[in-house]
Amino acid sequence: MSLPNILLGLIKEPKSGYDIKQTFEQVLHYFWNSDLAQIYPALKKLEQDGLATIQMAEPDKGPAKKLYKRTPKGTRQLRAWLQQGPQLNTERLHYLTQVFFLDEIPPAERIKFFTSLHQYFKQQLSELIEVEKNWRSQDSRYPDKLPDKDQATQFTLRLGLAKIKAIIDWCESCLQTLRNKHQQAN
Amino acid sequence: MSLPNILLGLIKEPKSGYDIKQTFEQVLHYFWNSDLAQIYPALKKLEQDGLATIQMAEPDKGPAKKLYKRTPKGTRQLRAWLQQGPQLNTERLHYLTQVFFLDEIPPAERIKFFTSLHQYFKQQLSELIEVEKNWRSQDSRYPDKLPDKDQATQFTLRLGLAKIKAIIDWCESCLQTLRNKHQQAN
DNA sequence: GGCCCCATGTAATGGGTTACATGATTGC
DNA sequence: GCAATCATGTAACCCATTACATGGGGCC
Repeated sequence: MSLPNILLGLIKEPKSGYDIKQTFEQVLHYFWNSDLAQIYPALKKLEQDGLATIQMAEPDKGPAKKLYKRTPKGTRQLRAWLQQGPQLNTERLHYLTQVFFLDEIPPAERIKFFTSLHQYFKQQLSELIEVEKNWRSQDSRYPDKLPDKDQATQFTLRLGLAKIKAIIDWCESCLQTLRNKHQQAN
Repeated sequence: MSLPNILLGLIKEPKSGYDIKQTFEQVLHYFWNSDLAQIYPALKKLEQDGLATIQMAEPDKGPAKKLYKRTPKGTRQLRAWLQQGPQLNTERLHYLTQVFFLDEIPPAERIKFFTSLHQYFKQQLSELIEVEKNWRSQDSRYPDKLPDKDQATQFTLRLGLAKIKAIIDWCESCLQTLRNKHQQAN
């Protein structure tokens, strides 16, 4: 039930399906992603339900675009979603289920597994740190005096940073535990 | 692709679909859940693919049970899944997408939203702390000298605790920011 | 008698991914 | 000429949720 509401959130200003996909990849991809094959039909349905209107645009370069914009009814629907409180679905952490069965492979492989996890999240962290650095240098209001929309975005960034840091610490502590045991065995 | 492998992991010792559902709810539910309607067909398929065998059990009380146990081929498949490295799918955090659009509702409602989040994760944390406390008091080997299987389980518990603590801190810092702004406006 | 727990399943629906199909423009 | 990017879509498939269906046993 989230995708239609996310789309409504994004089309406060007119946007095409392609534009929306860009936004997913550049901004939201740490906690959400959707493919074009899912976005196009979902936008069509919003229009059919009277939650969005279409406006054609013929840019100087490139093919024609369908720009979707939310209607007042769409805005009401978006607010209702937010006002009904946080949607707390059980997350599916594939890699954690793997950790749960990690005793099924030899100790050296377990270390490899955690090293790989560690690398991945280190990379994610450095990306987020970069995002924050740029934002800070480009907007003097960062972090305490941002306008509401930016503040909401910043909240998501703050959680991303905190969670990834926690995961990295966890990787390191697990690696330490695994290495201690591995050496004792030799 | 994870569910079949998770089931293989769980049926090292013979288990019924119903038993597995219990395990999900009691142990794995912080990072995975599956319904019986998904488990039964998935187990059937494992048997058809030669990854598990069925053995009937007629307990003294209650109806007959189908006990599934993994075959050597099943074990190989499980190990292959673990050895191919961590499966890092983009998580879908519904509540974070809501935070991203939180400026669409009035400040008082935003505070309500975060308060509700805060409560939920406080509850989750106290459950996990309880789990850890019981484990510590019932096994003198906790936390450093656990056998491999328990160590793997403990790794997942450690991440759960660390992540939930990070989320709670984040909730509190966002609430602080929101309250400051809210008061200035009055 | 009614409710909850044990135990197994199917059917319908919804959400998400991958593959396929089309066509214009930009840059090398 | 070829690859990449812009732009829109459909079809097939897989995964997950909800609803439906059945039946025995224990407890109040």
